[in-house]
Amino acid sequence: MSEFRPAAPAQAAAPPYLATLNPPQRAAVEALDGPVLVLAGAGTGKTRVLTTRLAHILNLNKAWPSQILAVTFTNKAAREMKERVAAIAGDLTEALWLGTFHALCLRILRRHAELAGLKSGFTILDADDQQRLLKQVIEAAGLDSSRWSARVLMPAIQRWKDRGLTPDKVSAAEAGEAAGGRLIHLYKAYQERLRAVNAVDFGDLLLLCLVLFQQNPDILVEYQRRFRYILVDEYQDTNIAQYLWLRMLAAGHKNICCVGDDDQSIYGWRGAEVGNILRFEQDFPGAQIIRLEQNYRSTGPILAAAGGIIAHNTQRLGKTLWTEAVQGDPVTVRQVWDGDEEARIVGEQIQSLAGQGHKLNEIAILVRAGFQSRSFEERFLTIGLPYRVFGGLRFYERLEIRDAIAYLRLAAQPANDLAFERVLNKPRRGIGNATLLAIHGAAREAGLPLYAAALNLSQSDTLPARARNALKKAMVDFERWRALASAEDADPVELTETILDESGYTAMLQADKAPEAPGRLENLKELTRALEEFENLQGFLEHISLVMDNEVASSDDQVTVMTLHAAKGLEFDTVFLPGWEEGLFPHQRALDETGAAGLEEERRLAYVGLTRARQRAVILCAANRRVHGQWVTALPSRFLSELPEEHILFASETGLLGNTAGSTAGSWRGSGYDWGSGAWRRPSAASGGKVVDAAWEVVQRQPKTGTFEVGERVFHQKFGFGTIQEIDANKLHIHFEKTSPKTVVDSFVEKV
DNA sequence: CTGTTTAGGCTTTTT
DNA sequence: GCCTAAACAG
Repeated sequence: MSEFRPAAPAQAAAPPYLATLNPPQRAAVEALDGPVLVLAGAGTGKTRVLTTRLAHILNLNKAWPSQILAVTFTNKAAREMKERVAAIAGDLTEALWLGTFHALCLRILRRHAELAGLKSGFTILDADDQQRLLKQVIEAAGLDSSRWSARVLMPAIQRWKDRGLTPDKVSAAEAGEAAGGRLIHLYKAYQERLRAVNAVDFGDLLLLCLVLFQQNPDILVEYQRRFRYILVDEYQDTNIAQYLWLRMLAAGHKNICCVGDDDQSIYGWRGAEVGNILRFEQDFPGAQIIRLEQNYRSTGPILAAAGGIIAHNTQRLGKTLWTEAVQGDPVTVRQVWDGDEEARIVGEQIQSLAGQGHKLNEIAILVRAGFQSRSFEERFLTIGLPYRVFGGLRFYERLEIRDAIAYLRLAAQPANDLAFERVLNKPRRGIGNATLLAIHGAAREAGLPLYAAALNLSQSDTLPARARNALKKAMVDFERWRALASAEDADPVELTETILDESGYTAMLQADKAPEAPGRLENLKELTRALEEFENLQGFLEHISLVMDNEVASSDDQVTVMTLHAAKGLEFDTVFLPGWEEGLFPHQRALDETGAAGLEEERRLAYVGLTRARQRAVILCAANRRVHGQWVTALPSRFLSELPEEHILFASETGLLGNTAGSTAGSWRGSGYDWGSGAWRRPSAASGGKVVDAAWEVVQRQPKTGTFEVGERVFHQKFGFGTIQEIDANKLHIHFEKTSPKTVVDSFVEKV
């Protein structure tokens, strides 16, 4: 590492990129020395500050790019930052240590693999592999894997890792409690198993890096000297291990700048520790705290609503967002009868907005839980509204993609036991459990990976003839692909196509009559397309183990449906927030499992949701909802009562609330709902008192009754679009487009 | 070794 | 109510 020498004294004129910043933003960019915490509220230009700060350091020649560490949580954020810094500071960015915590730790671990107890070329397991491995460990320990499921135990182990705890560091008291003392042994065995297959999981990337630093002070010092400036994005989402890692690295120059928003910490359940940001001043003595409070995104009423809710939290540093765009429509709160009606009303409002020229791309529905998106999907399908649902399986998590990758992994790394097990009998080759067990036995005995053991077995006569032949045939194929993969000029695309073809995997899908089979084939084609961008197989495999993102850039104009968690960092003109009911939001499990802290996190989630909206926010709550197949009466969310009334417009479907009020009167007060009269209180005349903005008038579909004709296209609220087949007085026989033909009374049908 | 039945479970998921 | 994963029968 070459010692850095400052260039000539900085010139007097401020660079142009500083001039466009507001005073706190500029302060955050220019406070280069010592620890700095930038508390950046939603929509206050956080990313701008981060990237400008980075560019500023480079511009002032304060450090070489290779002496700057910039950490993000997602690959997307890392990519964006890189692009934006490059736009200001040019192509100096290549040498930056800019990436996710995991990618940076991996980079360090690859350099010092041996010291970290790993062999070079170690692999990274994804969530699914982790669980399979733990399951094996549980069974190997003689435990019943249905009673002690990997699904339940894996997160608990992960939480230990998130706290930087190796098995020997877990306190005796805690170890004794978890799963009746069993978990700590499983954790230990799991770690041993990982090392045995030369693999790490995501948590290990940080944990092993921490241990590396702790056990090798000389290496730590090398990195401390190297990183003159450290920048951290989304600091409120760091876990303990990440905090310890940062603290160690920053101990040298102490120039650490963390940007975050305690009010947007919504990943506590995954090990993120709000305490990290709350404690910043104690952790980094002499720290400056800079607040960014001017919001450039949302209208006054939206900020007031979000601020009103978040003010109910006690564990926060405190910020008050303000905006110059004070004027705006009030935030609407609307109670509906049930989930179907909720979807119907949102659909109508979206159509109304679209009719006024609003882009569907600028409209989002943000749900608390994935299952909620279903009713919206069904409704939008019925009325023919273009939408896309985010979430669900990501590309690299799809079954067929994981299978294909396992084949590729196996070709590149024959010692990869997990990949071997995954594809050994897929497609079916007549190698069943009995044969697999024999391979396991042989591997254990000889101390070999499964692949090598299987190769030996296939050449010996220990197996029954049928199994031996099946295995022999498979191994011949595997060996051939392996040779192909290790060839100097191996083309990854060609290799993939060869394997998928020769293994019979493609044929298996082609023969599959399941409705999703064609889609799977299409996904495999997509995989080969993705492969084209890589020079070699190694590079591709390395890439996918860390980059699991699922960016589907669509140019179509579509409404977005996603979870509140997935929406963090995004913004839309219009945001619909359905399902604000006790038990769903705040979610019952959050309350049950983490009590007051859980409630505060749910509240932050509400804050995140509202602050996604630029112009309009509509909150909905249903009086009845089906939960696990059963109808339950739902109470309006307590968050509704925390909204500042003067900025809110309450509306309810007439008469609906009377039905639920009796059982719940008095339990929920202070909101716009008047339990006595069973009606929502009209907003005070001062503000939202006037009638809803025209944009918000729900389109009342006037049933145009009377003269229907056979062959006419009509719309039915429940069944969607259809064509009249026959008219029988006031009864119409209709062929519906999305459902079976039905006979309905004409007053339920509208002309289109 | 495979296809079918049944029991459990069910919030969020950047890497 | 619906999906997944393990148990079971063929």
